[in-house]
Amino acid sequence: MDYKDLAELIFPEAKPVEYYEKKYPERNLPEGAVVSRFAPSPTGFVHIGGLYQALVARTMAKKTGGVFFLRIEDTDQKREIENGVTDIVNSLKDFDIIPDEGMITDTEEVGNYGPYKQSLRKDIYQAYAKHFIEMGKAYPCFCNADELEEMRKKQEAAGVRTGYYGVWSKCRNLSVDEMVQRINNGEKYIVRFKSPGREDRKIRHKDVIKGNVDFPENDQDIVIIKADGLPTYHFAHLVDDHLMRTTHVIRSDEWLSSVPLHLQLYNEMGFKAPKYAHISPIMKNENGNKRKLSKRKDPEAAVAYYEEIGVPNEAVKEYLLNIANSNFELWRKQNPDKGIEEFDFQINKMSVSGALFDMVKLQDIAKNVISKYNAEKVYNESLEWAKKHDNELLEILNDKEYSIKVLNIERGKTKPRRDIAKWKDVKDCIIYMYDNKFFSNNDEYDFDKINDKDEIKKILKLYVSKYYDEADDQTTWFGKMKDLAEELGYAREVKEYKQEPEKWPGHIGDISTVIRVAITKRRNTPDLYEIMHVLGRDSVEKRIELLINK
RNA sequence: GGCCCCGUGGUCAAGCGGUUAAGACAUCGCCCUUUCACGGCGGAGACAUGGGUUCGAUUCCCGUCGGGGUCACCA
Repeated sequence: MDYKDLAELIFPEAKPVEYYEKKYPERNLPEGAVVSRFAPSPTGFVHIGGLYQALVARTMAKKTGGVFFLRIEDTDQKREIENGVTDIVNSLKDFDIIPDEGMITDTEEVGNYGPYKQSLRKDIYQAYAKHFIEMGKAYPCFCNADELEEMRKKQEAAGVRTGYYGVWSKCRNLSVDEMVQRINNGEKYIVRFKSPGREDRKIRHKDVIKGNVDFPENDQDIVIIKADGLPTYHFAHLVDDHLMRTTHVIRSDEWLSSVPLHLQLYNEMGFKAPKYAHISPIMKNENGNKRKLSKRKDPEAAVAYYEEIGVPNEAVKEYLLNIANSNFELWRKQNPDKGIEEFDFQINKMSVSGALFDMVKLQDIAKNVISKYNAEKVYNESLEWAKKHDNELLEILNDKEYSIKVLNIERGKTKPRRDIAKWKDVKDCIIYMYDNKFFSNNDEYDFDKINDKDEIKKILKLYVSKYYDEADDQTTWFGKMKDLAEELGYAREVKEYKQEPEKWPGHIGDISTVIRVAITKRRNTPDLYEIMHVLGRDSVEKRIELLINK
């Protein structure tokens, strides 16, 4: 009996690896083309860090004329969730990250290098595992969980490294005959890689992002095929990224320490290893400590969260790009109207350490993004958001023509208004512009300096009776506000007032504040003149009279 | 604990042997013919630490401290 017989006994059905090598040939792509992928578990949940990786991978492939594909890593069947794949596909699509190949729903896929779902690739993994066994580089291991646990305890007690390696790898030195016999006896087993590594030797890995990293060689006989016949991540990565002809494995930082193992696996199988780019995670500050954004604790970890609060996807992408390549910000300033795909992204310029997630910065970027939209677009986006998340907003947006006028206040100019960071903010920004809401809400009038009721009434009465004329242009209107102030004994100019404050009870600004609050119930609003015009004469007069008669 | 990575203002970050140590967000003040926003000007605010190497270290080396990752039949 030799390894070939052993392999045959374990995987009698497996095809020769040559079959797969031929079926999935080298890709015919231009020099330097990057083949990258996003490879999540089918949980349906897309983490902001996952989106970040996908964005980088997609960008690199596009930029080099390569291929970006979506592979589903479902070898751990405990993680499976219904419609998980479709949810992931849709989340990515929201951000315009559309794979060239791979899964497009839970059951469908496109591309010639599939299946793109690992659970459907069992035969392929087994063929390569068989090949490994034939070469004497993998073997069946009969140790059960209890034995492994006991071994670990001994190792801990002895103060040595834990794991299945060297003298601790009991099954690696079993004779082929014994292995065959135990299998024939019906003993349970899994398949392990027979590592040729030695811990006292170093290897150097050149990471695309992290640069040179030195490690001890891997000497662990890791499991490659589990009891359920499916591969572990490490083995699936080896087989899949080889067969799918991946050139760049762009993945999360947490895999960095597996690189020695992965390189060894590629080497022993005789495959050319891909390039690795390990992306630092996006962190959060908690009590002065950094930690990864957590799916359970941090709502902002979920990509879906940004849709819920209505941050435009564009803004999220810009923020991420900004973290990835800090020169993006400068480029954006110089090229305010270009699409982000025109930015010359450099993967090797990515930061080596993890950035703290900054919601304030994200919102600043979102404000910029939204300030460039015209009123029509703001209207449409808000409407779409309101349909899903806010009935009251939906109700007020029902009057489209009027709403667009409202949203157009101080918009579309060279210095557009920049006050909306997310669609969730829209309602609060505009609701007072709607009479039915204005007259029914219970907001208090919060006057500022002038808060004497009689004085307020006096100001308002004089304004409507003598100065308010809807037909006035802005200059005339403003002139009249000054006249009003003067007639009431207030300073015409703020400057004048500041020079001799004791001379007047207040100034033009105080008067206009009264009118502003009367009309909007707010102290801070966009340009009052524009507001009054959008509101129209009837509404303005009604609002003022309401106070006069109070 | 072993192994690996990282450490420039509150945050994201340029700089990589000689710089007044950029810029953005946040913050504060002033100005911008009424508020807010926008815009302009200005302020405050940083090279974790101790040793080397060097004429000279934020930049190079070592230690310390701090932070992060990883050590599964999970990915």
